[in-house]
Amino acid sequence: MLLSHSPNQNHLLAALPTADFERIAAHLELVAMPLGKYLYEPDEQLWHAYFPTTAIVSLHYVTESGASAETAGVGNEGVVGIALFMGGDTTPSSAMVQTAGHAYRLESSLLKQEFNRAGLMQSLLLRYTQALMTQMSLTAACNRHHSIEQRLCRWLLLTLDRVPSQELVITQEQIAIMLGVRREGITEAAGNLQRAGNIHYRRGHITVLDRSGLEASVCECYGVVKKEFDRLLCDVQYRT
Amino acid sequence: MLLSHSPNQNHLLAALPTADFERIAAHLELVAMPLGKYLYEPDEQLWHAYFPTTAIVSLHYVTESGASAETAGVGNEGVVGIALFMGGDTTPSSAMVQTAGHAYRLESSLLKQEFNRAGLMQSLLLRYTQALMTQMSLTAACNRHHSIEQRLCRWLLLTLDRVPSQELVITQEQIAIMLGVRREGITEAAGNLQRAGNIHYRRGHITVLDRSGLEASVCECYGVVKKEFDRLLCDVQYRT
DNA sequence: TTGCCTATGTTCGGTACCGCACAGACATAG
DNA sequence: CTATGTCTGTGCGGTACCGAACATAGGCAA
Repeated sequence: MLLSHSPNQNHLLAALPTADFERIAAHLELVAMPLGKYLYEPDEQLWHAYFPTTAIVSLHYVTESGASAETAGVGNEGVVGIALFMGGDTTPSSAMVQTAGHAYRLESSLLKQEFNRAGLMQSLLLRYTQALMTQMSLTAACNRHHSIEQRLCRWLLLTLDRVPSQELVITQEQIAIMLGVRREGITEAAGNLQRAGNIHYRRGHITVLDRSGLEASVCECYGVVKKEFDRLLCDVQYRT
Repeated sequence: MLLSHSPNQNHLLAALPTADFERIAAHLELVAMPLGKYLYEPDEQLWHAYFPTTAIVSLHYVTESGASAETAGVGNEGVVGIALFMGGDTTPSSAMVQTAGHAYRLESSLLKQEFNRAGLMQSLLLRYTQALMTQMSLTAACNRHHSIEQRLCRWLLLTLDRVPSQELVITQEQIAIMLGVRREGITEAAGNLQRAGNIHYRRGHITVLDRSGLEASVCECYGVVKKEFDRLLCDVQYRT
């Protein structure tokens, strides 16, 4: 956080060829992403796409009764605002900052313009979108068939992959909202993981002590999603 | 079924400008889609995109333990094989024919070629893909928060919107697989709907007697998905 | 018709999770 | 240092759904 910022901390931006990157570089605006901030709400017009560097954003749907469930997370591997280049401009879902940090944002018209050049940027964005769809599909299946503890492990590992440290700043309540369960369910599952020595919990902070322990408890969904992200976005050349 | 076939029965194909359509028309191949046929299995290379006319295809994920859950359905409003133009070529999900019928298929290279012309075809496919993502998101949330009966109603209504008749040819067992629940759960939920006079069940055939009754029992997810499909694909001009 | 397979209905015990209520423990502001 | 609000732990009854086992009945084939 205290280090200097660079668009290259976002994998998509880092994967752009120099010429493409320089065209948009001057328009990339570093913005702080405070915990809980909504980047967009249902059916609300988007004005920017956000390329997270240290922040993590949760894409989720809130039901009429107020219950919610995360459908996918976006960190430094991706971009928030898919709907801009897909052509819909809005979505019925919400995007909320789940881990505070920073992102570079780009005005929607510039993103669309760059997408329509049909160059590597377009290809990257489309492949990323497909990876995002995989995450959504897997989440749907995971929500049906796997236990809270398994889903908690999946969530922790996916989040851990997006931050540099072993510590996540988040309350059990917030995790419960993401997973669409009661807070007490998280208390119990996290308690099990803590007793097993895999994590350490402290009032809004989780430290992962033994990553392999989580990997032993997690359902297949984590591995499938991770593998798919690697597959779809692996063969890119990073600048710098 | 007995009537003559036309690519225009598929909404995406019907929405293409004449010039675009004529370029691919000769390459569109009518294929029968028998119940239970797998169009692709996990990580298997796709060779064709399928534009259903009377068939309905279920996109779903099968877990390692053999449990499965539908993430989205594709009927005459869409196309199976998104991964071809998104750039991933394969997905970890499966696509299986859920309602027998027909589809027009197009060789993958031709689809990619047409997509890369960056004309209306591209725009249509991208908007359709976004609608599909909405369906996946909603399914994830719906799986967490809504009852089997609500989800059954959602599934029935979405399927009904894709067929001309009021009768669906499907067993409770198959519906259970789609929704990712036990067959007994469907027996009970369908029994309730039958007692309420909304549907009539007969060994592999469901007839919807009172659509408004289903709409009264369904969760919001149906309406949100439907509205989003309408919004994203409404402003197209249909040929013929 | 008869026989057989498959689809549907029903029951039973078990469990994962929910909703609610409340107690304690930590962390920060004053 | 104390007060206050937030976060976490725990217990309770209730329920939706699961897994398995089995009964019944519809529809097709011979």
